[in-house]
Amino acid sequence: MVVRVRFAPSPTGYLHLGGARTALFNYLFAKAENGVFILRIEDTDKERSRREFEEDIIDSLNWLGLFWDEGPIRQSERIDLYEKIIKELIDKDLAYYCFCSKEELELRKQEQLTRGEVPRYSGTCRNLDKQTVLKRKEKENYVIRLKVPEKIITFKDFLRGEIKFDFRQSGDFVIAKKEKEPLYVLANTVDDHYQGITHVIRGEEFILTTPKQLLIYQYLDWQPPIFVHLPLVLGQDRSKLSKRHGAKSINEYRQEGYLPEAILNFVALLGWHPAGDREIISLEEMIKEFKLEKLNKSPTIFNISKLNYFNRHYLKTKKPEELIDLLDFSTYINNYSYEKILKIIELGKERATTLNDILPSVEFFFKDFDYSAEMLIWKNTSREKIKNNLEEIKKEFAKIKEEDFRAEKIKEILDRLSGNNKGEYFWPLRVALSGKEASPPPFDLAEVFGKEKTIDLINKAIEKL
RNA sequence: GCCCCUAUCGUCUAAUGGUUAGGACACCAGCUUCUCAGGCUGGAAAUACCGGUUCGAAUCCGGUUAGGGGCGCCA
Repeated sequence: MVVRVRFAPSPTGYLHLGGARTALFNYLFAKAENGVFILRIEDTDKERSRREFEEDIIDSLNWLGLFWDEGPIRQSERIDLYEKIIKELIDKDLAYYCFCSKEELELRKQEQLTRGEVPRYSGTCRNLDKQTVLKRKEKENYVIRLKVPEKIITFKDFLRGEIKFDFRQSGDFVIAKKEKEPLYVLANTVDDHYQGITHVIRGEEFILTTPKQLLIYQYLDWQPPIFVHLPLVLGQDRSKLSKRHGAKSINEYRQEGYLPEAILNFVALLGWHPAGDREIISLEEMIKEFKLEKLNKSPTIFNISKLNYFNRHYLKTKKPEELIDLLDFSTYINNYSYEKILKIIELGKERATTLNDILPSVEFFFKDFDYSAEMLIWKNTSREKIKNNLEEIKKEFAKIKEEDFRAEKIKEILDRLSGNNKGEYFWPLRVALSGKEASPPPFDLAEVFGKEKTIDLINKAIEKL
């Protein structure tokens, strides 16, 4: 049997790290088993669903490279199917119309709570006769509830084994607001069945809705899929990652300069681990190694510093040619050649955590800068000495032919000039060329600036002293 | 309150009855070095607790505790 899995987000919020991880594990399992990965948009909640969120989810998935084989399938376009099933359930007397008002229900719930009982639907409308139902349907508001047996059922979760659930805890639950307004528990089940889903891989928050869905499978005489409940991803506050707790969207990470490889690698390690001690792993390698059995079952707290580490790593492996299109040069007007820009990116990326760090770290190439004379002084060296050294450097640079003005050559000269007192030469030159105390090596800066501009900047420094 | 799930360094995890309990991030120190970053070397750091099973338990069982999730006409 071919494996068919789905990622089924509801477009009521942006895709965040937790969602991306669920999508990734579904994707990996599908690819590892030569199966089919389906994207389903669960937009049955008309009030909360927004097209903007759907677009964000689709965008983010594409950006991450988690491509689906079928879909996106929108539940809002399959209402007729759910309606058919709802009616079938009612016809078979497995579901019924309920006319109890929300206020009434809330009141009863509070009563039960104060008595220390489990809040559950009491079954007021369970046995209304057909005539009454027809009459009340005309003018009263209603929902549709599934009849629940008074028994304990056990089901098997792939990772956790047997899980017990007592239906006496739940009471008859609502499966649809109206015939054309199904709820998650119904629409999700129907789709999983009709789309031939073999494995439901979803977050742990759904663990207790599984028995309810299993009941629907039973009533309809359908074969249920295998359920795999992933441990939750928790934020720093140890609660479930969600929009409310300020969980960042994948898109925000993207805007902050994170790479998809880094996010994927990071998120994969939240509850899963490849064989051996290695942790740097590409999507292709993950597919080769992915085993459902290797999934963890304990919740995981996500930590930004490891994401940063992965991002730094993947940034380093990228060539400047690949990076150039990912950078925003709009505020960095320049006249540099393509080759020089590549060199600038090369220098910037070594010190960057995200894409957004690259250009600001080398902004002196693009903007006029200033600094104090004191900054030019290396430790206890005298002003005179520094000034003299810069003059020396200038003199040597002047001798070099424009086309030989390369980092290696420049470094050679600086090494020769400075001998054992590197700081007395390298330091003031770096400050002269960058205006900063921390920067890439001065010989690299000089090469990018070119002979003329470099000498220009040295003169400016000498004037300060 | 009730139900469910989970429990190895601060964090992510490895070890599926026998290891000096391993790795990664973060942290600390040293080296490299003109600065920063990086790299290299080293360090500190964990089996929640109590019982039981067993020659032997992080691992199996029970309890306690802690954390999380659910108890929607949300998903």
